[in-house]
Amino acid sequence: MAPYIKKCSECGGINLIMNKDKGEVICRDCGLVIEEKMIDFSQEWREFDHDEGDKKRRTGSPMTYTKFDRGLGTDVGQRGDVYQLQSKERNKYFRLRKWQHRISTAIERNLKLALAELKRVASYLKLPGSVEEEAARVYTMAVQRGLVRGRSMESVVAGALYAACRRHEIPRTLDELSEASGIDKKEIGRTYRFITRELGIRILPSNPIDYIPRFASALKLNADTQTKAVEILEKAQKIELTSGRGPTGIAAASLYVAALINNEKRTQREVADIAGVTEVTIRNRYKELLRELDLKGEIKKKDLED
DNA sequence: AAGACGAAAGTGGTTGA
DNA sequence: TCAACAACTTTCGTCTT
Repeated sequence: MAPYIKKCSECGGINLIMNKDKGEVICRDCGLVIEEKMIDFSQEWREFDHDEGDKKRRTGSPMTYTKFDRGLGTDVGQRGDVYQLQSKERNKYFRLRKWQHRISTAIERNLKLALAELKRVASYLKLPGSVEEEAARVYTMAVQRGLVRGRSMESVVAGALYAACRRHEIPRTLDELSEASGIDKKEIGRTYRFITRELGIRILPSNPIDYIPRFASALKLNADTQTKAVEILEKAQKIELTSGRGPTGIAAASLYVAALINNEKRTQREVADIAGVTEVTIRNRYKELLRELDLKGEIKKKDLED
């Protein structure tokens, strides 16, 4: 694979780090999240000589859950070949095609629609292909188990995507999913919990640190601040300050503190809006952080330097 | 005037009897 | 199934810059 060389659009730095798992490319100098999409890690198709060809060649396109038949479908006589046949034979083909259309079961048709919707939402949120794939897998399983009955297709799609994001440790908030899919936040949460329970999908509680790069970038905070925020978070986690609290609130508070320490002050309102929590929550978390981690000194120190 | 702070009441979800 | 409970939100008044 060619080395990844690109300049940061914000500061022109070339010190970029790529996080494949999260599908993010981050500028080390200014903290900007430059790309939030993933490279296609599917197959290597090229062959350079006969031996390699034998080793690499496989049949068909990669199997994928993002196509309703996992990319393995066969269609009857789609091509022009049909027209070379005698009229009798031709009719036979037309009938076959008609039947094929008819026997696409309700499940398949539902899947087709749902996966189109899934693709739409995933691309709106700029989610990497791996997450989309995972979500499609979850959705397919849900359909097979009849879990969609009584729920709207869209909400199950959103729930599946939410679960997939969590599993890949690139959490999106329920608010973001809600905005992208047009489904009520509560509804997504409900179906999410329902399908993960029914399918026995184990989801680790989301880690506040996973939110930091995105929030920091949205707030245009530099990399130092971002690093500082992660540092604070790690300390906070050591003394169990984070358990039981909403991860977004904690992430937001540590970013707020980190920004204060680095003289990059953002208002509580700004941070709160990005993180999708209220100022009050930030204040509460922030107070706890100051009390438990004696960061007061650090803030004071910075103030004195001015 | 805007931002930060804190109190009080309300909401939705979890838990344990 | 219901009540207690913790986390979070909304709202609003007060203080600070």
